[in-house]
Parts: sequence; structure tokens; C-alpha cells
Amino acid sequence: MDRSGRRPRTDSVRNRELLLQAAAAVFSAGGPEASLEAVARRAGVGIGTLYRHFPTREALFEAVYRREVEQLSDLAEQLRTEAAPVEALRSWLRSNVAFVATKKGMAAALALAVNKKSDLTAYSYDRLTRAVASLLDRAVAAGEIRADISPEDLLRALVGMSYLHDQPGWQESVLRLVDVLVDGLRRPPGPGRS
Amino acid sequence: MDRSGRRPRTDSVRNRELLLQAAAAVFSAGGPEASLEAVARRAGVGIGTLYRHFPTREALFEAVYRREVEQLSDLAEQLRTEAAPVEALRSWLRSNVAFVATKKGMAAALALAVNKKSDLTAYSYDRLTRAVASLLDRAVAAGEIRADISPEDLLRALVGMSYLHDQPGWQESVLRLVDVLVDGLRRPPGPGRS
DNA sequence: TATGATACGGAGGGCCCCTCCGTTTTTCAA
DNA sequence: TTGAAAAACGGAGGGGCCCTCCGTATCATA
Repeated sequence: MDRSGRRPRTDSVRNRELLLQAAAAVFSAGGPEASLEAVARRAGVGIGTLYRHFPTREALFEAVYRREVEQLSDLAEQLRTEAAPVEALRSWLRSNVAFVATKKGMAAALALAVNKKSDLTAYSYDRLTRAVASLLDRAVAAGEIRADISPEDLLRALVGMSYLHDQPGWQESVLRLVDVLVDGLRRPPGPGRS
Repeated sequence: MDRSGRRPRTDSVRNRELLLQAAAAVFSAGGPEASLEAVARRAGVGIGTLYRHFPTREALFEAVYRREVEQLSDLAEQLRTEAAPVEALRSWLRSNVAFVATKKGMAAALALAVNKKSDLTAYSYDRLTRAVASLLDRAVAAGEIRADISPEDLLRALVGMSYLHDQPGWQESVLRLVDVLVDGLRRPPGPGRS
């Protein structure tokens, strides 16, 4: 704690910055070598220094992401005054997708093993894709829903929406989202954006 | 390999089954104690036996999940002949949500640290939720989209949809799904299911 | 410059991953 | 029934990572 009026030590400030940069680099690369010890090595500081600055894995993650999150927050503010309501919403959602794109490697690195699923999904997704495809194709053939969404896309959207929820009652919200998604599928590809 | 006509050893068959049951139990519980060594301990076999039956973490995961995946696949076949097209699709999607509910603990366990995000999301989601809420509220106020979807739900849906994609070109499919989602939001809460 | 406050580094205990190989169990033929 | 070959078992052990602890080094102030 720096309750006193003392200035923070310069080496402390410098090391904190070094650690943040190293963490961004190491985590973005992802993979198994994304350990906290690797971050410390890359920053050129001892492991103890890393833990003093960021007591938990999550603390480090949060510090690195904070700036980017604020960027997205600012973008929303900007869009709110510069675009029509629905288009502003759509535009922000789209920016968020791009944001996740550049940073998902980092998220995977934090999960330590998330990106190892390529072999797993081979069987599971193939099987489930066939299942959903059989339903999707029939609905499309009946002319009741749009035809430009693939079963893979739909499946991933579904699993993804379920995947991140943790609160009690999350199932209700996912079911509501499923209804929205289906409503969206119902109309033919409308006058899209831009 | 058992290229010969020899019967498989009974202890081998028994241990394989013990391991599958132990893995389901340990992984469902999730948490940090979901190590492969814990699975072996619970099954009452040596760690070497586990690795002989399931050389990789993914092999064990796949074996446990195979039955449940096939169950979902069968359900689709059944629905295909017993319900109207769109309702069959919706119904299957909903069953899938329930399926993920019971098994997400296992998925988290395999990722080793995925469930540690509760503290992380506190800040990040709060910030991003405010951002999306500002846009959502305005669109709702303008009467252009339905009002029963919370910003939290929308955000999680979005992140989730992005989260599971790995193939090149995944961004396009996510963007397409975002369009579907928005189209779905556009109409007022229609004549929902059941 | 002296000194107390602050930060640094890395050794070390614990847990886990995965491999390797001596030991035990099982199958099958005689 | 018996015994030898085949198959499977178990766990020690090397390596890596997590995180803590504390003696040492550095910095801010007087």
C-alpha cells in the first residue's frame, strides 16, 4: 500500500509496464507456452515481481484488457450520436466481433487448453452438424426460413451462447436468445447493412 | 493391438468402464481438482492404466461424450418426423441448451481454468454491458426492436458466438449470425413457442 | 550521504503431466 | 490342470508450472 505521500519507486513503475507488454505478447501468441513464468521471463523480471504486481492470473488478464474494453466503450458513446439506432447497434456488435478476433488467442492462452479442441470437434461437430442440418434443410425447403445460414454457423452460435453463461437462470436467457435467433431466421435475407 | 484372435482381457474391459465413469463424475464436478490423476484415483487404477486406455486428454473427453452426442443426433431424427419444420428446429436447439447445461462443467474442467472468469467478467462485462445497453435502450425507445432482451444476454450471445470459431473466415459467419440476431430483435415478441 | 521503506529475485514445496519398465494377471494351448 | 507368452497393471521419476517466502538490493527522502 502507498498510504504515505511517498512517490512510487521508478523500478516498480517500469517493471509493471514491462510485465503488461510481455503479457500481451505472450498471451496473444497463445499455446501451451503461455505460462506466467514465461511472461516473467519475457519481461526480464523475476517471477516474484510478477506476482507482486498481479497477485492472480485474472489480475494480469484484466489489466491488459482494460484499455481495449474502454476503447469499445468509447466507440459506443460515439456511435450513439452519429448513427441511426438500429444501425448503431449493429455496427457496435460488428466492432466487437473484430475485437474478439484479435484477442481470442489471449483468451485461449488463459484457459491453458481451450485451443486443443480441433480433434475433439472433428467427431462431435460433424455428428451434431448432420443433426441440425437435417432440420435446417427441411425448414429451408419449406420456404419458412432464410437459406444463407449454414448448420455449422447455427450450431456454433448456439453452443457459444450457452458456453459463457454462469449465473443461475442462465438457461432462460439462452432460450430467449434462441427465440430471437429463430425469429431472425424466419424472414428472408432482408435489406442488410451498408 | 489385438490383431490376433485372442479375446480382450477382462480386467482391461472393466478398467476402461471404470475410467469412463470416473471421468464423467470428476469432470462434471469441474474445478481445479479435475486432473487426469484425480480420474485415475477415483477409478481406483494407476495413472499408467488411464494413459494406456486414453492416450490424450481429448481421447477421454471424446469417449465420455460420444454417447450423449449420439443421443442428440437421434433426437433430431425423431423430431424430423414428428413436428412441424420450424418448431422441430426450435425444439432441437432448446434440447441442445439443456444438454450443454448438464455438461458444461465437464467442458470447463477440460479447459482447466475456464471457470475462473467470475472475477474477470465483473469489470469487463460491467463496462461492456453499459456500452451495449446505451445502444439497446435507444433502439428500444425508438420502438424499433423488442424490449425483452437484456444487454447482458445480447453481449453473452455475441461473445459466445465468436468464442468457438477457429476456422479461417469465421468472422464472416459470425457477422451473418449477428445480422440474423438483429433481424430477430427487430420484430416485437411474436407468437412464441408452446 | 544515511536510513528506513519498498521492491526485487529466485529457491523451494506442491501438484500435475506423461513416459517407461519391472511386475502381475490373463489367455490359450498342451 | 498347467505353464509360457501376451497383455495389462501400477507407480516411480523427470520435467514444468504455480505460488509463497524471505534475504538482498534499490530507491525516496531527510
